[in-house]
Amino acid sequence: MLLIDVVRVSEAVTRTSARLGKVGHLAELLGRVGPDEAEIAIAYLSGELPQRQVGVGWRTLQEPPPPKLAATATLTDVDARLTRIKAVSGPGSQAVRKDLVTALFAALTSQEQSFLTRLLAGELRQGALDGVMIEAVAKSSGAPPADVRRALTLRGWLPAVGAAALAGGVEALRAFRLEVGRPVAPMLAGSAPDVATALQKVGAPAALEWKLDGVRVQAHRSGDDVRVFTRTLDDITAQVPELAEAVLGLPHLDLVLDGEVIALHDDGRPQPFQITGARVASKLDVAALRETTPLSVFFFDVLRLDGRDLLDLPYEQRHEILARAVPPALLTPRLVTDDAGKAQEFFTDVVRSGHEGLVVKALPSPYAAGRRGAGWIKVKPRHTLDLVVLAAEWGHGRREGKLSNLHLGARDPDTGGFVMLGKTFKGLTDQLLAWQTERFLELADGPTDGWTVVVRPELVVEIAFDGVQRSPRYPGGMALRFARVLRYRPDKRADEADTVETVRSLML
DNA sequence: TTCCGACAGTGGGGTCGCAAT
DNA sequence: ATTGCGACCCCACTATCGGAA
Repeated sequence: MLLIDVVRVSEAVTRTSARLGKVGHLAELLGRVGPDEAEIAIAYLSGELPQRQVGVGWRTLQEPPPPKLAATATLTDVDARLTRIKAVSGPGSQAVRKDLVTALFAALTSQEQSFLTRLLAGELRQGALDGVMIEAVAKSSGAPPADVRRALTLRGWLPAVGAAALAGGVEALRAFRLEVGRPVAPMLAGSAPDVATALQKVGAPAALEWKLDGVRVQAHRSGDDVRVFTRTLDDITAQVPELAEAVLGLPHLDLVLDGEVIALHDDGRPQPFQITGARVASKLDVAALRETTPLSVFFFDVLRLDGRDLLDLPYEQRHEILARAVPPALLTPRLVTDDAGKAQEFFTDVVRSGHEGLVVKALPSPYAAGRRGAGWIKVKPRHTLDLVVLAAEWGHGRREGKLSNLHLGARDPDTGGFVMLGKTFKGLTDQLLAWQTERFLELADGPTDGWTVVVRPELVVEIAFDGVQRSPRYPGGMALRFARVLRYRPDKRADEADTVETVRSLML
């Protein structure tokens, strides 16, 4: 199959707003792709690469060579070239990679170049990713969507699942099994503003578990072999030896556990996420790092034990099995209750102990991986500040032509100026985007690089955020974590905004 | 007919490893 | 030694579609 066939379908998908219409376009293409190219087509049309990543990003794709006029590239050819690009390494590799990318793009039409650029940059923007492709695979193969989804949970990679479905239908999908050593798509949590709302969503009684601000891990053990995977299914076994040792210390030779690793202080309080994140990301000198920054692990679920797959069991039963298989010190602190008061008290406790919040879990829910379903709901405390808009950046995609990303500042009473604490584009409705675009252009002040519009610091905006972290980037040495807009405060002047001192007092 | 769950899109701060400067 | 780049940890929120109620 030619790349242009895929590109044309992608363009049709982009033009179609209805999801069923998108599914129709995708399914039609899946109906005519050959078995040897099915995986590539499914990957490309769901925003993935068969290679997962190839070391080529947005920057490398600037200034493409002149396009060809005739589309001749096949999926197999493009895929083989990307495999070669991924394999390049060592001194001189950047130039070699750039040359290979240039040669690849020189063989493409401008339509194909545009598609591949967006695909490599991870910004397909056709309004269809995994969720829509699951439906398309189902439609084209004749298998129920639930079977496709189920196989994806177990296999963790839609192109492989889709290709199997197209070749072997529902039988092939039902042949997928949890395989120890190969990661399962992790179950994700929705969110709620408070514990009472979360309890209402999942039903009482419910389990409340501490939400630790670390890195999600899925640990697989087969005999003496342990593998550890992240939420995106990357293998981090080598970075977390403490975890492998903990799992090898358990009396079960065959198991799959779900949990969180986190760096703690000696008193058990959590280190800032930056510390845990840096520790887990470090591959060099892990032996020295584990002395200075040891990791602790806490499990909250079990997906397999001694030859038995447990995903379909109710959470309550899985947890009973977990609690028998794992010593209490390795279990995530937890409370089962139907009492809203006790639940609230548990939330207060976990926050006071320095942790992130709670995950509220429905007792009957199976391990429905990969969906932010209603089974698990996270609850975190929320801080707010009144900050001043210092500048705004032009948006992309559906925010094209709108000033979107806000630069936020706190008041500095010493200088009479403002100290930037980060940016946010979150929480804005279309109406608010339109209003602020107009307003900022009135307030525009100073030179613009065509990207950022600096404004007179007059507008006060109420910002919600999860915490204040150390920043090497911003002048105050601190930045807001997960900042989002709640509302503008027309009733407040800039000289009534919160101060850097107030922000600093929150950084602990 | 209205409601609500699932999905895609829009980007945020921080850190690491590697190659280039 | 520092910088640029790609990748990947953590993530919140809104708009939209279409099935459920």
